[in-house]
Amino acid sequence: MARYNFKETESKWQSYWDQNQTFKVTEDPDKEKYYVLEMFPYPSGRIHMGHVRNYTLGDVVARYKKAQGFNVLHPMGWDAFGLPAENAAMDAGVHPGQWTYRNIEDMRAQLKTMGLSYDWDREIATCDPQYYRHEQKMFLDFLENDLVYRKESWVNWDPVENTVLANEQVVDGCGWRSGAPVERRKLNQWFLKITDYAEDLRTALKDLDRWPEKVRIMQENWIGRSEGMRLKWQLVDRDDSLEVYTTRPDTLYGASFCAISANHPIAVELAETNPDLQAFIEECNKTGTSEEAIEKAEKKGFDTGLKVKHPLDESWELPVYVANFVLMEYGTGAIFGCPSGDQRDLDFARKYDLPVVPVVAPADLENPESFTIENDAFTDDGVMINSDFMTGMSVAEAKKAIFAKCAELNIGEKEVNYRLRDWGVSRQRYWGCPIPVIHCDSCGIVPVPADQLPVELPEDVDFDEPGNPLDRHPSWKHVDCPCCGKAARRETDTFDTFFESSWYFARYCSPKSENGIDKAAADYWMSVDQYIGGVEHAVLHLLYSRFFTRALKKCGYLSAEEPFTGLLTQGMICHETYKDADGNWMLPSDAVRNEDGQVIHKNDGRAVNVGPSIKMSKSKKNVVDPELIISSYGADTARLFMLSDSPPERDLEWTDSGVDGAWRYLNRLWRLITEPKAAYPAKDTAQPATLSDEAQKVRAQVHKTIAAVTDDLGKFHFNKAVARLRELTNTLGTLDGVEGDDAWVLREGYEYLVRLIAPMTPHIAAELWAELGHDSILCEVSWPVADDSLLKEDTIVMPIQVNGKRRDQLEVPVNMDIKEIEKLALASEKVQAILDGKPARKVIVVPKRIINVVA
RNA sequence: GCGGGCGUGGUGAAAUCGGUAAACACAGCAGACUUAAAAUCUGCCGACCUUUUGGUCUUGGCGGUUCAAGUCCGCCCGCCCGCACCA
Repeated sequence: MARYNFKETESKWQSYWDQNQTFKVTEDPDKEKYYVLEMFPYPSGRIHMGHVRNYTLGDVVARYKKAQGFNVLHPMGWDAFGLPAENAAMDAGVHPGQWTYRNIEDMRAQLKTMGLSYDWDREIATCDPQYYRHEQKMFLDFLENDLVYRKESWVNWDPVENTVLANEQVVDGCGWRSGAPVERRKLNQWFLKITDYAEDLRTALKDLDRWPEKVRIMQENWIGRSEGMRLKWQLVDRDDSLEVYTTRPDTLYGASFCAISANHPIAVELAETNPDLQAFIEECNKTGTSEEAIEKAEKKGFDTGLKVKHPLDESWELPVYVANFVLMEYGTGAIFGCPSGDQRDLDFARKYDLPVVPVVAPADLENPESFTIENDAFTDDGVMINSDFMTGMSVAEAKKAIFAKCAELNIGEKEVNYRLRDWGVSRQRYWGCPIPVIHCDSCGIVPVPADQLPVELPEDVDFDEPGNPLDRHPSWKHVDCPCCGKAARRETDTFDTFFESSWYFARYCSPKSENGIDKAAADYWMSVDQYIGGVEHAVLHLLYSRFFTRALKKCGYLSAEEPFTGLLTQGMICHETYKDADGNWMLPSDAVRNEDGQVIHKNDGRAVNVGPSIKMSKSKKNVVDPELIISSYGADTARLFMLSDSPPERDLEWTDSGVDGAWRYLNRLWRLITEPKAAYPAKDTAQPATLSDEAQKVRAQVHKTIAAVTDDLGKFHFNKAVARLRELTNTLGTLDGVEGDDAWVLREGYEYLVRLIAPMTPHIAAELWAELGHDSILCEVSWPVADDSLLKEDTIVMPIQVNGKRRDQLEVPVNMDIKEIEKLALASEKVQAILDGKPARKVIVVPKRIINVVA
């Protein structure tokens, strides 16, 4: 019995597809396009199982759509800028570029063994000047179109390394390398005006109906629209007033203080003459930017001594505090505190002994006026109390009333705020796209003229000392001002790497175009019909890309508004974890089972502690190397396993036995088709005039499977499609060895089976197609269509329930009259036995489904 | 704290619209083939009662709606994810 030789077959078809450019595409106005894209990888050096799953899913979609006649764009490239390359430069002394391109070579070779249907001619690497020069041009266009501005902003500063840290480089408030406490520093940085599009990005979410609900909700929350009002509070003994933003103007009569941010202009002004306040502000600024630090920080305030007048009562004066929890970046940087209606304000009031006046009471209280607040603020809807003209109203009514009142008195107006901040794109890094501007002492900030692009990164840099190598490069940053010709300096910051990934999908449409994005090509291919990747990019990457697409449209690059009209977020790959006798994490490949079924270390035989299955990660060592799996089982087996058992959006449990199962199935398929117990008819044999009932039934199943798998693949229910195909294989297997006319059904069944499984396991399918005698190339063969006449049933089995419990079943013609079915059901012996002579109270017949007799 | 999701056999999972719960696998058990093993093939495989036939129970828990609930509603428990001083 010959085993299926996957090595030979897989490399044969991979080189065939390669040499014949099977998956090369161009715009074709006569064909409907389909753009399928998987999130491009960071070239870390080796692919991991997450990649294998991601690209398998995309490849199934691409091959399936191609078979359905679509002109399929399916490209791949490299998200090649980023910190790891600089770390490698520091640790191993290799240039980031060299390191990156070597990794790309390695990973491309690995990907090619998976048999993915990419148009490799469209491959891009974002660190290539031929890529990022267009990005620099886009930035200049953004400048012209008022989508960019510069402002001072906080960064994480490592005082030992003298360098700026990315958020992920701050661990427990300290620099990851130096371990020194991180400080906040202000730097002038570039920002993209994503907030200009906040409302559009939010409302357009409802049209992304092929996105997971979960991702849309996450984006909606991230954008964080809030409707409130801006209120003026006159400062006592001063000419100016304090502007406060609130979403609860209805609680205005419960106010007991105002609080401003440590960076509020009034706070800064007062600090000039108040050293204690100065010290307090400094303390606030020292608090790290990490979430953890913010969470743990105690709510603290500093009484400025200033007073404000209540907007609705001249005689009511309230104190003004500087508080560490008020953010300058949100609203007006100032709030009013209503302790009875907000837990944080209540805590603050208790701490500084401020009044607590309840203004909303639970609606069901008999005597709401007597409602008091103890330790918990009341934040629900209810009835207004102690609130002058609003007393007795609901919260919603009170809001309306106060809006009207404030408008009338001209002390405040409605305002919509967003949690979303503008996108800071400056990074003090070497391995990124240089920001194409020049700083001139006379002319200020001057964009690099378009004909001088790209601004390329210098090659001769060293990473021996901390800080940005661009900044200390001896010559790179020194240029003449394009305006006045005097000596000037280049910007040494580079773009956030989310910049590159915000338009790469558009570049794939015309990867070699001199214009960056060829409008005609992009108009043909965009938007991406199906985007596939990890849910970890649900907010940032996907939101930035949505914004960028709008910005590019504004600048005339694109017609599309949304980059991705369909989105599939795949689950993680999980694996059991193992610890050796000394408590160290172990690779799964080092854990083996002995005769007694115990898990031991394969080297020293000592007992291994088996832990729960969690996301594969290098730190826990619970990883399986795809290269090893592909070299020992083949790409088809790996792909099939990825698609079996679990739906794509759910986590997938990696098990050796599961991989084994996939491998065994492919071998079985191979044997059934290439070594049948009795020969089935040759290709193109005419259908026999008659078939046995059994063969007819099998034929019906073949065509039902075509319909079901087509439907499943269309809905990304790959695990169900696999189950259907296995079911069909089992059925065809029972017919193996049959002779005479019925054997014709075997050939028909195998041919369809091979065509249906082709998107999932393309190599073995291509080979079996040839084995079945075909000269055509399976990738070029169109998707099968089921024979409708075989999908219809003449008779149907209907279960009979009595009081909702299944008691019997009935085989009836499909279109039998309901009355007739009812009669037959009541005639059933089992039903009669339960009715015990009494008449049925009611009989419910659901056509083609079920009969329920109510006793 | 806020928002979202999930909970089905020993395991991964199926179950269009509320209509036969557990398809398809993995693991396990038994048998065939084999000197033996592997591979392969066949059968069994939610729990309990029953010799079989069959019956009773079963989708995290409790209640509700319905002729009928894994599916809809309410409350509770557990797990996972996202956001989190956002005024």
